[in-house]
Amino acid sequence: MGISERRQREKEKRRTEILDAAERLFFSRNYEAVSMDEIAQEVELNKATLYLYFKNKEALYASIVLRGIEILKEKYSECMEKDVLGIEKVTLMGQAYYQFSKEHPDYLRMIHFYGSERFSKENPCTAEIGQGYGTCRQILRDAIQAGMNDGTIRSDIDPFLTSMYLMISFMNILSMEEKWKLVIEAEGFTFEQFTHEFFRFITPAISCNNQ
Amino acid sequence: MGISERRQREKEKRRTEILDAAERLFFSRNYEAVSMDEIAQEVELNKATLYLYFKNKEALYASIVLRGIEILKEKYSECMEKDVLGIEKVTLMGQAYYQFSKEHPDYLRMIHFYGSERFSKENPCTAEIGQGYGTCRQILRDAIQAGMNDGTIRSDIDPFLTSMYLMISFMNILSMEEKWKLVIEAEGFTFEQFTHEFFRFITPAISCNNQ
DNA sequence: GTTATCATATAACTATTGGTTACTTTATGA
DNA sequence: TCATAAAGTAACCAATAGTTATATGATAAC
Repeated sequence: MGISERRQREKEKRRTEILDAAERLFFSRNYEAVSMDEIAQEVELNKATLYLYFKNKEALYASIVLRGIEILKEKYSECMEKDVLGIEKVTLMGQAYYQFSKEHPDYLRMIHFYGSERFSKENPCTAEIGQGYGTCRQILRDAIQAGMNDGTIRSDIDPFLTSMYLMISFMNILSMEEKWKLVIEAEGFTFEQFTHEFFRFITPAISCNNQ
Repeated sequence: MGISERRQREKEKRRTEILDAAERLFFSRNYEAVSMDEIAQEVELNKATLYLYFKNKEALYASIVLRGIEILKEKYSECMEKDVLGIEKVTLMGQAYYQFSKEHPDYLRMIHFYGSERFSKENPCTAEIGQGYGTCRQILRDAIQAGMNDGTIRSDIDPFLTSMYLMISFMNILSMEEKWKLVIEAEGFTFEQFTHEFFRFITPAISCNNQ
């Protein structure tokens, strides 16, 4: 059955072409500023064709968001595999998030925006994205649990909750909107200082002080 | 000149009527789901009339956001006036934010969404909102500075940066999207536990441990 | 080799929206 | 009573997400 396989491959390839074209546009402009017609033009297809591959604009956007989440997941997994103390794993994951924000600022921006009220939870991709991002958070939670076990992380707060707090903090510190970055600069700080100092700020909220 | 004053009052009153109508709709549905035609219907005016009072939809939305920010500013000011130690002032402001999120969840939601990339920084209201929210943050920073002076808050991180970290954290913990709240509930926590534990989580990041 | 079938692709369309314009109504002030 | 300016409106425009009826072209069956 080589033929139907080839067709499957070609369909997948076309889907990827659409995603690539849409990604280029969504990376350069925000969601509302990119139209389906434009994306169709970019990939040299008719707009209606896009709807054969994606349910709607949200779903197309979400599929690109998923690409970003996969990359983050990969980074988190690598941190978890390191043979170090729990607190260090958490630190590594913080650094991984930072690194991700440097290497893929547009993916981060898109993930962040997808979390906003703009996107309905009815969208079928929302579950998948929630699950993907959730996987990252679970890896972080496991690291926190490991840290509690080896005594490097305070154990008076539930590891799930702690992982939520950290994920939300990382996300919102690192994916800060351009317009608010100006506030930081107006106070004489670079964005690098802003993020770097954050990690120093948050550390006592995690680490164990018993001894 | 009583007549022109009356006209001014009437114009202001109409503006308020429009804002009230728009608020009712924006409180019940999200930004994209509310149309200018609907708002016009709600306030029993022609759509074009709205544009006599507000530059565009963004500006109308922003004016409602400003209402919310004023309330928050008021709460923060009250906290600052209390004659307590710096760390307690900060705690009070955290509680004030929490209280605000309980009393005005829709204002909080709107403020939060206004911070997203959906809204251009070109909008004239963005500056005003930034300034208003900035005022809240400055009050918090002053409280942090007071805490550093009286030795209750760690002084190895810049008070401006600390105030930024806290404001961002408060905002994003408290204005969590419904779809992500489900994750918390799925783990067996209520949203109240989630927020309450956050304050316990973050405290060591602020307080001084020198003695 | 011809024809039926099915997936892929498209041109043309619809409905809705934010925003504008040209015109009308209404109140004021001389 | 009439000119003027403000407030309000109906009708319109342009752009956009999404749909439909139709065409194309490769494959499988005869």
